[in-house]
Amino acid sequence: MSYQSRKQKILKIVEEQGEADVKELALKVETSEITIRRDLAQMAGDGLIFRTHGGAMKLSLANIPASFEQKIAANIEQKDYIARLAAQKIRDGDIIFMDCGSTVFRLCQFIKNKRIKVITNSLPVVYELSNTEVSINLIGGELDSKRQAIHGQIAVEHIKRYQADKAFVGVDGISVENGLSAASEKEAEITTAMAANARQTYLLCDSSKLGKDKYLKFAPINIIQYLVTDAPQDLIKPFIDVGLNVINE
Amino acid sequence: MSYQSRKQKILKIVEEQGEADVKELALKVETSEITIRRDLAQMAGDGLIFRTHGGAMKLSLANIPASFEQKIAANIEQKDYIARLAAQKIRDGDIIFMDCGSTVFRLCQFIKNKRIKVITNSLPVVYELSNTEVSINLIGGELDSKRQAIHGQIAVEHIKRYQADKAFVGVDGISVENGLSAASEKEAEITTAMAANARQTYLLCDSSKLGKDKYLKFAPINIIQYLVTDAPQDLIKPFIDVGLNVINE
DNA sequence: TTGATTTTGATTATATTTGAACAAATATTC
DNA sequence: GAATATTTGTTCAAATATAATCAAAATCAA
Repeated sequence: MSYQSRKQKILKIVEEQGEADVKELALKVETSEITIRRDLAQMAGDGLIFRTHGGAMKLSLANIPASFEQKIAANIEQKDYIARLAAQKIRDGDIIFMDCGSTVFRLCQFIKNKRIKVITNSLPVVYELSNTEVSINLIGGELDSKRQAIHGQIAVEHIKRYQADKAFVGVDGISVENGLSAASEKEAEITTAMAANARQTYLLCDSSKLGKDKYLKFAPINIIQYLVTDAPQDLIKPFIDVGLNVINE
Repeated sequence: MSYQSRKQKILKIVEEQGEADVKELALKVETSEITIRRDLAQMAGDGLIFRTHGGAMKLSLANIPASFEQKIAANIEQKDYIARLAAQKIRDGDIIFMDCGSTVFRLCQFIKNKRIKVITNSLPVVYELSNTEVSINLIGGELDSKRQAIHGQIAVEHIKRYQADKAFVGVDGISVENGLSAASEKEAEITTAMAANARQTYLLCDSSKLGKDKYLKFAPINIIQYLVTDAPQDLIKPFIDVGLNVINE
């Protein structure tokens, strides 16, 4: 059987069953498990299927919440490390923006007892902070249910009505050459608006995103003032050189 | 089964039942309790569910304060009866306002599969309708954590930007003599704004509130066009006499 | 055919996931 | 409020999946 038709067969099985594991596929397609893994890796790379531990899933079944994918991609300890650093910069009385990034979300646990006002477009953040000391202002507009966040023009206008002390935001990529980049225009809009309306903007960014560019380059690096990260010295040097304040310990 | 699909299964069970304990989940998903706990911990970390002692809850239920929960639980049959009547008036394509009343909340279950846009200031409504066919516009502004709703000037201005087909609202009292009354100015503001910006306003009101006045009389009866209620004929007669359309069957 | 390239399979090492046991924390009962 | 039962967190070991490396087989071009 040719290489291509095997892939098609695999795809068909996954589509029909919704889910299949490597062993099962190896048996049905009559090849070795290692070959199945290689095929699955390629197909996942092409965005045809969703790779799971031990097998693969149909995309339509896998796509439920965005936070799921974020979770898989990145690692909790790094995020908590970064979030803790960022939380140290928050003072009682502050008014802060928080966007819908997964690292930003981790901030919640560290600020529950602070007397601050949080302006956010993220429902998980709202949820996590309600019934705490924190006073919440929710940004209005269209709900993106995958991201569990509010986006769009109305949201941006809402943000513009406020002037905050600090903004805490995430991105999908940052590099000295191309500045901030995102995988979605919706998120880029919100990030830009928050940065513009805060006196200081803190970018929470784990080492995997430093020096990377995503498809949408949306802002120069100087719209933020602080980079909070877990990255080692050599990775952050270029950012310090262009005048960014880097917080990594 | 991969751990990804297991998590989805768990999420689905929790979403459907509102609540589930570890033992039950372990049984249904056919895995050990420790694994369920680990999954729940991760999912709670991602803000997908609310972790309780011994199990997990749906987000929409978790943050609802006891007072609101009691309201929802009180007179359930009447509220569902009214909500069902109201739901029958909603057509695919409608843009509707929903306020944060407990009867209005019961509307959610009947409209999950309709292709409509809901503009609301109620977080329980948002949680209940996210990941359904309904498209959601969340009203922005200050969060009142007791009511789990957005109130205030900014919220009112948000409402004014939209023109809806129908508004579904609740009140604390209604009488022919004194019109609509509420126990809180915050709610009154929102109700008034929604009514003003909808072509038709439906007041969802169980029989206990008919003919009653609460401390704040905030609007004349004619800002609404329809009264949806479970009250018997003799109670509703006065309202029909002043020109209100009454729906009670 | 011969040699180069690609694809596949086997083996080993690494990482991840899972479950068990037990101590600590938290509810529940009286 | 003390005693009891549950639930949870932690640590460790076993099972399982993946990644990396290299050699064998198949394919292709001349």
